[in-house]
Amino acid sequence: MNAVTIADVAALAGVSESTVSRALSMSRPVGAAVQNRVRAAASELGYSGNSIARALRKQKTDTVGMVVPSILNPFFTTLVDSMENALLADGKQLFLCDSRQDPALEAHHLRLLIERHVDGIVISPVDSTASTVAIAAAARSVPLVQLDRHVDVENTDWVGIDDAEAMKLVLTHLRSTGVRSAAFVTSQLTNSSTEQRLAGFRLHAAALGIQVNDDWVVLGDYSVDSGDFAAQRLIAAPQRPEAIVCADDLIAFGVLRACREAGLRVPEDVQVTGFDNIVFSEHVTPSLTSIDQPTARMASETLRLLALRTKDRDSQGGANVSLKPRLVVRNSTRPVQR
Amino acid sequence: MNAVTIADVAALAGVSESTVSRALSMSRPVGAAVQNRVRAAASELGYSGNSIARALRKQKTDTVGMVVPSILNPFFTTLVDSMENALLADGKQLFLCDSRQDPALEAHHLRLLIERHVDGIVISPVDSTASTVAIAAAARSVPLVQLDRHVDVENTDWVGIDDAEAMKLVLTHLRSTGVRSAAFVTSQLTNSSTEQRLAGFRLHAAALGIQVNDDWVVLGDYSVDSGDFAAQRLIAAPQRPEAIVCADDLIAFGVLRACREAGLRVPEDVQVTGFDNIVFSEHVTPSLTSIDQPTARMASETLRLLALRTKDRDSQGGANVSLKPRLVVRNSTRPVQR
DNA sequence: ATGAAAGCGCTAACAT
DNA sequence: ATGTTAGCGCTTTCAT
Repeated sequence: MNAVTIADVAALAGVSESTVSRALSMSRPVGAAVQNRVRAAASELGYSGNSIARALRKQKTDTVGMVVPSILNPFFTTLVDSMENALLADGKQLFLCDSRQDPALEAHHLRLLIERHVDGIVISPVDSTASTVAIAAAARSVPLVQLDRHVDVENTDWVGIDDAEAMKLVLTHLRSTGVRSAAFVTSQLTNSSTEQRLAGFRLHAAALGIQVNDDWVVLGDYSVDSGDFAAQRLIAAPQRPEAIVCADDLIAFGVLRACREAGLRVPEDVQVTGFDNIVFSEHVTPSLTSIDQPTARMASETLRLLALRTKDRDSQGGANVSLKPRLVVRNSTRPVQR
Repeated sequence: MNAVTIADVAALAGVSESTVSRALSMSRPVGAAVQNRVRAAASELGYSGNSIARALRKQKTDTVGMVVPSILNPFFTTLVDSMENALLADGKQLFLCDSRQDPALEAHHLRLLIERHVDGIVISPVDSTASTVAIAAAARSVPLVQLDRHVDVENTDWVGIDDAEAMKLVLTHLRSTGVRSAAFVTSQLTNSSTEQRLAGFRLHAAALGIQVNDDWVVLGDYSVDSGDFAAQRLIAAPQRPEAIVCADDLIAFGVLRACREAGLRVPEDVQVTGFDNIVFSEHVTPSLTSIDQPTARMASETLRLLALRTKDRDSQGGANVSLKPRLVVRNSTRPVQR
């Protein structure tokens, strides 16, 4: 067991506890000789500090809580990875919480994080409405920034991409390949990203003169099977869209599968696009045209905002950092016409 | 800000701090009337406790640290998910650390976790040799169990699957489809799982009379591209194995891609198997025959061992919990011959 | 059943 | 530059 405390080090080095604290944290100048003796004593005893005691005293834990709808979704995995990496540089550590698409569990996690006195919370809310109360409550106790998805709550910042702009990139690309009609497959409209992607799709399809039939917007969930199912319906219908635009890559994978099984060639017979550019999108066949989210940048912006809020707890009003998405063209869409 | 302390609640309820503590934690009987007054006062003030102070006093943080080689690998994502879920039931929270395949970073994370006084550490070591020192040091301060991969260190438990048994399942299945020769594509032999899978492959191939040429064991890394590259070599060689057995699903995806591009049909021309049964293995084409690891069970066993060690810190010698793997047969292998 | 007091390990005022 | 003291918020003896 590691029962070595600062008192042990102080005793061995023949100085006071404060001096040990100062020498080790370099929070104040300490005599060179003493410095060395303390260092030696600490390493001899294998002293490693106690962040719990330090946290209690300094009212700062050097931890951040992150709450995501599902770590199993590769997009959120990437986001978690980026956050963990960004935190590393700050010497902070990450409490990972998975809300499993459940607003009640999400609220529970938020409560626990508050009790743990994390220095900040990063959350991608499960539901536009059901998540608001718990998030508002949490934001009252600690700096909180919403990442990717967000709900309408005062006193929180948001970091994400411009979803409408992303749909514009997708549709402009499709239009340039000659597409005149397109369907949209997405999840239920229970969160902000989903809503804005659909709105963006509608807006830019209209602007570009791309036809969208009423029953060409299909709502399921963010999963391969859901995309497969939706595509089967679209394929079976009397008129088929020239392109199927998907709200995330998982859905797109399902669409690709349905097309393959229906004997439709992608992109010759129908073009398909995804969203998020998860790792596998370059490994499926055909490789998937998708929207890349700058997750590393998103993570660093998130930490920047968290730090800002920590410094100035009373700064009102949320900052919204909307980053530019990037279109990654692969083989599920046709070459641009000239 | 949440500056409500137990003293505030005590004052409002007109009792001592001790009584509030007892009433709220029910650690000792408390008069019914007092109980109610305390409850009321606490909720009126929005008191939510301070786990830092509690941890300092109780010498117990209700946190567990988990260190994985890469959260971006879907298998470890699943493992993290299972752990987070199992922890939830115990009211504990998870510090997630990604060692990014780097033993030095892994050691750094372990040090931080020790300082944080986590109640236990769960780790999948990066490297058979380079990881040992840091793990041994950590295991001296806190209960530690190795999950999936492991290194040879005293005083640690291990939970994983029987890798050799898994290879037996794979090869027995392949043999029953008529396979007479097989290659093995894996990563460099820098960790226990990888070593044991190869050993199991060799052992059972020999036992079943499956031919394995010297240059049919290819060492790369756990990635799609590495599998692709290895398969290209195998395909180009004068004699081609009837089956390509892969040490994980990512490698297998790469092998499938290489086969497709070489015009080889799977499973007609060559059979392919994966390992880990990650979610995508059922969504690729052809769907992948793989080995399923019981991650939920692995997580609960891990927590059980951690709890055991916590109770009895001096229990020597490691427990090894080796769970049975399960073969999931899909379309990348042929039907069994009769 | 309740209260008073001590103390977990650390850092920051306040001395000197 | 170093030591002394107090106290972060809580739980737990030890009293009563």
